[in-house]
Amino acid sequence: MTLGLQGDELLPQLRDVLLPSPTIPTPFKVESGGTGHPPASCDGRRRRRRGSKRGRDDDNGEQQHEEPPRHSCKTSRKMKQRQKKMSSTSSLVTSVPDFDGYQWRKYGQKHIEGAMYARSYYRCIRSAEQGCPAKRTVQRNDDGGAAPKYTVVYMGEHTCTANDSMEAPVILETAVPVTSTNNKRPQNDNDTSPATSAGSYRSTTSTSTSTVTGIESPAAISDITYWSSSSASSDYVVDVYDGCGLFGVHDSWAPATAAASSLQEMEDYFTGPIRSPVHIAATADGWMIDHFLLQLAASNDQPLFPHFSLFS
DNA sequence: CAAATTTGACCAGG
DNA sequence: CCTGGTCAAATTTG
Repeated sequence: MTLGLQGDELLPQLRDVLLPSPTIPTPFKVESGGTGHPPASCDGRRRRRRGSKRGRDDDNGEQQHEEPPRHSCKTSRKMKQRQKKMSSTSSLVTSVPDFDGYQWRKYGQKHIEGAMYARSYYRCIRSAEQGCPAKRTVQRNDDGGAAPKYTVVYMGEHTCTANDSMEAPVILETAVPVTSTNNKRPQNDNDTSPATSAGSYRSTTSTSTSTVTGIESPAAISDITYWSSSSASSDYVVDVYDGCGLFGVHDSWAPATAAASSLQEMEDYFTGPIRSPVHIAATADGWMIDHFLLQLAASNDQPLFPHFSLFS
């Protein structure tokens, strides 16, 4: 309601701040469009005969037999042309991989060699209709801590147009402390895939993480606070980015390759007593907000924030 | 019932 | 050959 309005116009900018926009100049990769848009897909791909999964294990001795030829059309091998290097990539470490304002569809999961948890592969939910090349991978870090961290790698830029009003993420301002006791990890910790993201109303396993610890740095938050609660301005991005991009060695946040110490600091900041408003992204329809508030209300007996009211 | 996820197969690069 | 990334049928979820 009162929140969605500004959020709409701030959306693009907001995204830039909250997530590692692919447009950010990053140290790695550069390549001119390079891969551009490889041939969408060659339907001549392999024709797997099972592709099943759970509940279908009776199927034994599959490789014993003469497996059907791996590639039916050997001539079209190169058509595959996997786009390894996307036009841009960026990564960050966050405890809330879902809150990035975009909608993703999981298309695969893979156990990575030295990693303890599997890596999940997502692509923009509109990659099909609009051919949006944006992708991301989410992998839970190997920290046994109470607050699981995820390394999120974004690849490619979003070329899609999110015309759905419901997808506009909004930053909320709250003044509620998030104590470490209440700060439980998102549902099942052995699950490595945070499933769908923010805008997804589907949110299968109620993935809407209970953690509110954001990925924003205190500094960034301040900035966000400013323009999110007041009328929009166009300078904020500059302030936050300051030309360094989110991954610069700024005093702000240093995701990905950041030193463990800073991450720890961030963690403490968010799990400790509140010192400044915490912001969370939410969809315009407010489901996330709802969730968030409910949790806080349930765990704390603190007065609810005066800054906004509950939807529904 | 449609949409999203699961999960092993497939495949290309190193 | 090994490993990571993608595909797509089956299955789950709302």
